[in-house]
Amino acid sequence: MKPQKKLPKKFYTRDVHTVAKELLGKLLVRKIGRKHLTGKIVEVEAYEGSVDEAAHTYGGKTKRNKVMFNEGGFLYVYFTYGMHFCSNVVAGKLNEGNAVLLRAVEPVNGIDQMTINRFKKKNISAVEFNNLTNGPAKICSAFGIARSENGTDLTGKEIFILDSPKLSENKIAASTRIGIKKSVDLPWRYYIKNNSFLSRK
DNA sequence: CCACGGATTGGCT
DNA sequence: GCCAATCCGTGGA
Repeated sequence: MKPQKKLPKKFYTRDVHTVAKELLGKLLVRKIGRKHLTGKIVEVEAYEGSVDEAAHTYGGKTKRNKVMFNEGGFLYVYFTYGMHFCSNVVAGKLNEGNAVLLRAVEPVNGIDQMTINRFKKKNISAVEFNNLTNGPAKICSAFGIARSENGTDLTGKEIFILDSPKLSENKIAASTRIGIKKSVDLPWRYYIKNNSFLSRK
């Protein structure tokens, strides 16, 4: 297998929907000390600040959402429901306020560490394994991503995404987004068909 | 199997 | 004061 390369800045500075679809199948990597936690991205949602009422950036810049106004290539982490963190990949140009929410990944490497991060124990059941990273807050829990990771440069060494061959269109499906109350009809959730780590089918 | 609601903080009005 | 880009346990069918 050819060594995979880290996605460059220019991958992220394109249109948010292109970035969202092309992130499918790529490998999210979190480096903790000498360990690498890796997961294949299988489900994402695009949020487009200028036209999308559900985007955090729709109402303009605030202390909370300012990372999302960066140019593409940064990690936007937000805290929600009083207990969960969710990760987004900022996409597009400076001040667009666009990002891709990472909704589900398939565990690839560092599974022992993910298991401990999420369940505080080493041995887990098959059901727990399937629940390791199949939701936006579950990814953050398993990968140890929280407030201090907000604004991380994805072209750096702590958190980055490795390239992989582009998926053909017929492996990708689109649907409306999950868990939102505004702009509910926009079909901006993209996922790999039939993957068993999707947050929903 | 599915539907419902509680947990619990902080951003914004 | 309201309520969220969620998750999980409970309880009924």
